[in-house]
Order: sequence, then C-alpha cells, then structure tokens
Amino acid sequence: MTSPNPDRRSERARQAILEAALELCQQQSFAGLTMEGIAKRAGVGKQTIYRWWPSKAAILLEALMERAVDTLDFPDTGDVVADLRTQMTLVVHAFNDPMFSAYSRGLIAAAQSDPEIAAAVVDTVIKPRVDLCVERLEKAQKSGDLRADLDPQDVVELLYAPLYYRLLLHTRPVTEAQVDTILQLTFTGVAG
Amino acid sequence: MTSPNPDRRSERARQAILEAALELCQQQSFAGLTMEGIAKRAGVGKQTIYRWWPSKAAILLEALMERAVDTLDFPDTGDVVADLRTQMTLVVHAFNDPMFSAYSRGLIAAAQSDPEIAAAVVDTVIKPRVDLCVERLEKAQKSGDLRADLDPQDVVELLYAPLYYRLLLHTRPVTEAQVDTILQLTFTGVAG
Amino acid sequence: MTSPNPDRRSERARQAILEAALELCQQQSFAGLTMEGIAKRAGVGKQTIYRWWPSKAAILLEALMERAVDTLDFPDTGDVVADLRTQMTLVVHAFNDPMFSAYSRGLIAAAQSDPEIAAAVVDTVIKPRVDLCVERLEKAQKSGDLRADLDPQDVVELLYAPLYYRLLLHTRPVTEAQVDTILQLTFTGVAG
Amino acid sequence: MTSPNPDRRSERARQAILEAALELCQQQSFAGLTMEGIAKRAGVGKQTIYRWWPSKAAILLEALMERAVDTLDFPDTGDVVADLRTQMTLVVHAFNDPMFSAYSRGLIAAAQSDPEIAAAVVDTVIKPRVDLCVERLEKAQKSGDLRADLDPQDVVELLYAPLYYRLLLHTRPVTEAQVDTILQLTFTGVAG
DNA sequence: TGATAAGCGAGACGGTACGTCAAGTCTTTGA
DNA sequence: TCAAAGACTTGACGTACCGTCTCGCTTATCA
Repeated sequence: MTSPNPDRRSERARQAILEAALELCQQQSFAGLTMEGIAKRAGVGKQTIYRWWPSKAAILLEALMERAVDTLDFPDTGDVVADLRTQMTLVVHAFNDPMFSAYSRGLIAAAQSDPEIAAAVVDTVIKPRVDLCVERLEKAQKSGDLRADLDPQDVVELLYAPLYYRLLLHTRPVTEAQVDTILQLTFTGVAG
Repeated sequence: MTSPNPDRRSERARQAILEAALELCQQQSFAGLTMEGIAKRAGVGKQTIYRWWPSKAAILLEALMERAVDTLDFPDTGDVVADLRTQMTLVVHAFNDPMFSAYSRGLIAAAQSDPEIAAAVVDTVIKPRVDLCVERLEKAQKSGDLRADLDPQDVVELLYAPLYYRLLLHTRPVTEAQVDTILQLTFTGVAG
Repeated sequence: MTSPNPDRRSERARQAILEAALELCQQQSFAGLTMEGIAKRAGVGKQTIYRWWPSKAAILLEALMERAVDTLDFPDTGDVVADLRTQMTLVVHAFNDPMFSAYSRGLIAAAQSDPEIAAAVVDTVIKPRVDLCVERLEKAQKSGDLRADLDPQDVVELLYAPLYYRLLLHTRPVTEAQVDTILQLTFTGVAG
Repeated sequence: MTSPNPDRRSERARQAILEAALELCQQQSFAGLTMEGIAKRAGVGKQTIYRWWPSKAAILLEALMERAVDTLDFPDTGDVVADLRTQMTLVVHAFNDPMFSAYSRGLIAAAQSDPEIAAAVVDTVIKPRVDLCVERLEKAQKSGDLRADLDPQDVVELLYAPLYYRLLLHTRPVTEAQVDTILQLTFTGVAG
C-alpha cells in the first residue's frame, strides 16, 4: 500500500477544502455538511478529500485549529479568580458566537459516534487549554490562593463543565453571569 | 390537513418500533440507527414510523422514557451530601452502562443539530430530574446544610455538569471517585 | 368465503365512484389515476371500491359503458359506403375527443398487461360495435354492394384498424379524410 | 446544468441494464418491470439507470433496438404481393413470439401515457419500417403493380394496421392466414 | 530536458438510506 | 351489518451522499 506523499500535496486544495468546510458548516450546520458539498464548493475532487482526511469532522477540526490559534495563553495578574474570570469569559463569548458554537457542538456530536474524532478533539482542543489552566492553578496553589491538597484537573473540570453543560444541553444560555456564579460557588463552597 | 388519529393507532406497532429502536441502537450505536432498519426489525412499514415520529431521535427518546421511569425519586436521609452522593452514583452507573451511555450520547449528539430534540430531551429527561434535586437542595437550605443565598439550580449544574463533561468529552472515565471529588470540592470550596 | 351481497350494495357509492373515476381520468390521464384518488374524490372507503371492482380499469370500463350507450346503431340508407362513412366519422370524432381518447387509450394500455381487462374491453366495447357493422355488411352482401365471397369480420377489421392504428401509434392524426381514403382504397382495391 | 458525460459511460453497466430489462420483461411482463428490479438484476446502482434513461420504457426500447436490427430490408422479387406477404409474415411471427409480443405491447401501452415514448417508438421502430415498405410500394407503382394515384403511406397503414389491431385488442390471433386475407381484400377491393 | 509518476479536477460507479406514494388488507366506528 | 374512514404492511419511487474507481491533465522530480 502506498500512502500519499505529503510533499506533493497541493496547499491550494487543502486551503480551499478547509475554507469550504467552514463556510458550509456556517450555512447549514454540521449535520448538513457533506463531503460532496465540500468538494463542490472547494472546486476539488472528492478523492482529494478522502486522500487526506478520514471524515468531515476531521476536516472541520483541522480548519478550526488552523484558524483559531488565538486565546491560547492564560493571563497571570496575580489574582487567580480574576484570571479565571477573564479566560472563562472568552469561552463564554466563543460559545455565544453562532459560528464557533455550531462548529463546537457539531464536533462534539460527531465525537459521540467516532472515537477517533473524540480523541482528536480532546488532544488538540481540550487538553492544551486544560493544561494551561492547570498551570495557572498550580501557581495559585503555590501562592496560597488555591487549596494545595487538591488536583487542579478536578478544579478545571468543576469550573468549565457547567459552560459545556449549558452549551450542549441547551437548558439555559451561557452567560458572563454564569461565570461569576461558578467562581463564587466554587471558591467559597456551598456548605451552609 | 388531516393529521393521524391517535385513537386508531396500533399499540402493537408502537411497541415493536420502540423495542426495535432500542435493540438496534445497542448493536450499532445511535449513528448507525436507520429508519429503514427500525422498520425492518419491527416488522412495520416505514410510513407508520413517519406518521408518528419526526426523527429517529424522537423514537429513541420515547423508548427511553417509557422504559426508564425508574429512579425518579430523590432520597432524603437528612444528610444532603450523602443523598447527593447516592443519587449521583446512580447517574455514574447509568453513564457506565454501555447501553444507556450509547442512548444518552446519541440523543445529546442529535440534539446539537435538531432544536426539537434538544427541547424534548431537556423537558422530558433533564428538567424533571433537576427539579427533584432542586427540591432536595431547598430542604437542605432550610435545614442549614446549604447556603441559603444561592440558587439551587446553579448548584445542581455545578454538581452534575462534570459528569456530563466526562461522558461527552471522553477526557476521563465517569467514576464514583469523581462524585466524591465533586462533592468535596463543591461543599468545601477550593479557595486556599 | 363470503362474497358481497349485491342487493345491499349502495347505489350512491357506486355512482360516486364511477363519476370520480371519469373526472380524475380527464384531469390526470389514465396512468395518473389511483384507487386512493378515486376513493377520496368519491368520499368512499377504499374497501368499498375493492369489494366491487378488481382494478381501476374495470371501474373506468363500467363508467364508460354506463354513460356511453349512445351511437350503438348503424345507419342503413341503402348506400353501404355512405353508411360506413357516417359511422366511421363518429369514431373519428370520438377518437378526437380528448376525454374519450384518454379513456380509450388508457383502457387499451391496461389491457396489455391484464387479460381480464382485455376480454372485458373486447366483449363490452368492441364486439357489440363490430357485430352491428357485420350485420350492415351482410345486408350489403345480399344487395350486391359488397363481394359475397368474403368474411364481413375481415372487412370490418380492414376498415377500422387504421383508425386504431393512428390512435395508438400516434403516427398521424385520425381525421375524416382518413375515412375517405380507407373507404376508397378498400372498396376499389389498390391493384394497378 | 451538467448532463452526464457519455465518454465516461460504462459500457458494461449499459449492457447489463439492457440485458436485465429484457430478461425481467420476459418473466414478469412490462407492467411488472421496475427500475429497482432492473438495477438489482443488473448489479447496478439505480442512479446509473436514472442517469442515462428517463423511464423503463426507454430502456426497453433501446434494448430492442440494439438487439433487433434484423429484418430491416424489404425483399424485391418483382412480385409486390409476394414481397408484402413475405415481410408481413415476418411481422406475424414477431407478434406471435411471446417475448417480442410482450415487449411491443408493453411499449405501446407505455406510449399511451408518455408522449416521449410514443415519439421514440414511432421514430425508431415504426417509421423506418414504414419507409422501407413505402419504397417498395413506389417501385410497384412505377411497375404498374399498384395504382399510381394513391399515397403509399395509406396503403402501408391499410396493410399493417389489422395486424396491430389484433395484437393490441386481442380479438383474434395474428396469423399468416390473416396476411393472405388482408392482401387479397386490399388488392382486389371489397366492392361487389 | 524529456519521461514518468504523483496529485489533481472531475465525475461515473455500486450501494444504502432517505422520505413519499400508492397498493391492497385489516380494524374501528357510526348509521 | 355494511360502509366510511383510515391505519396498517409492503414495496417501488426518484434523490442525495457515501466511499471507490478511473479518466485525462498538470506539475515537479530525476535519469
């Protein structure tokens, strides 16, 4: 079996495909996205897509990674709660951006029936951001702003999970106020 | 326009369809579920399915609701943390049941591209369970076991969101240990 | 097996069905005619149709027979060619009537795949008319206007077949001029 | 609009489809022929059929044309009646061949509700054969075997129409004897 | 500096499932 | 007790995409 040679790959085609995938996903949501549609919109043969990507989710993931390299740094003002609020607010804004929201929800939906996608999403999207947050929380532990006896990973989950919960379950909108509530409850504790 | 008359509906067909949907979803996951497959397995015409349900997700939802009317009560031993642990552990078990996990993840995935499904899932699955938890938490507020100045809804989210987070994002397995961690962090607070 | 009792048959339903069949056939041609459409238009249960007729062609045939009892007599002026011209011209007019043409062509088409229909069409439509023509031709043989050594049946075929030929094959329109030509050629002979 | 490119057409698929159509039409008559059945039998996707043919009648017509290129010449022995008898006898045999009969009657039936088919049948099947007969008749006119004052087209109709009449109306079988009768009556005339 | 082999666009191919339509049967309800 | 109403199973319809394949056509190394 001869796998394709990346050196000869057409960058033009690659960009056109990523671009087409993003545009079509905006217009028709992830579920309405088709390989055929992407190929046509990109002016590309279907084979060219199948040669380099295993699924439409993989395309979208790559498109997102390529374009959304932003916000990959975590502020450190010394005030950990303020820094978390800053960063979580960015997430709130992203989740409220119709385009980003469509992409994210589509990808997570796809991940439910495709372990490869699930792994890729975690590795390329979730993990790096979680790690940055963990780093910041470890600093907070050293500075005494966060209890030292707990796993920062768990705290990250506690803080961010409610945002995903609302994004995916559509119970209530994801808002900045929610961030305040989460931080308030988490840091102070809910015990009477 | 003449919509179908529910009085004349065949209960036999309805049950066969729900049963077939559940069985096929187990075998092939939600994404592999097809209207055609359900019809064949149930020994039913496709038209009969389309007459009564708008989508495969709607079928699955009804099947689940009909069969899983269980665990709809919240314990009240006086110890709110213990009661939450009991109930959350049930959820952990459900999320670890391959069948239930497949159903849930499939439904939530479907909800991402179908607002009707999203609303139905929230109304019939999420909301009733959240309400029960809210009730229990309100009692806890009266008994002084939970801070009275906060919205129980927010606490429910804080507690359960991390379970959904792991279920849907596949970062780590959903475990009983996680429940302990969540309860510990949430009630005590994470501040240093 | 209990066959339906004709005495209890609803004449109202029967008439409504025949009427509906004719109307719908006009609007949508025979091929577009459906049992469902007839039932709906007639305000009748489908079962009522299936109880009394085996096919839509049978309905149409009965409808035609009931309404088109006209022109079932053959003129006899003493001039056999003139009489034939008169009668054949009636057929030409019928074949040029869009409604009658649609009915006829539909029935004959249906007869190609349903021997029952074929037999019924011949027995109730073709045969009686052929017989009348045969009678007239026999008189002509007695009066010496037609060769006595030939089978009138064959002559009838020779005269009328070209009209059906054009009706069904759509090579040329069926016209009064055609009648003249047929009569001229047939009576005089084509030999040089 | 992008119509399919005939250069890339698969001859294998084309042949398989034509073959399957002929075989199935033999087994189940034209009315029982389905696109789905043809596709399955031919081992072909339905789309491949719809890409190249508008209807099952069109397939059958092409299949017939491809296989039945035979008998497209008209004998000329100098004796026009004998030549006509020869050629008409071929038609009688064809009409008595169950397979050919099924095909023909099916096509003509289809033509009654589809003008495109009607036109195609006339153009590809009827017209070429009529033209050959006309040619022969024109020679006969020159040689004085046929009256010169008449349109050969009309004579062709007079001769062949009775064969079609019996084929389609099923009044009597199409036989060689019928050919003799037709020729006898037509050439001698029926006048007393 | 050709040849030659790869990726490319295009799109036909065998398939699967879609959602609709009508067929003919079966069941319930009302007159 | 029959007819209306219409839900039922069945199966073909014609369409949309799937993922594979085969064409010529660039295009970019290497002999």
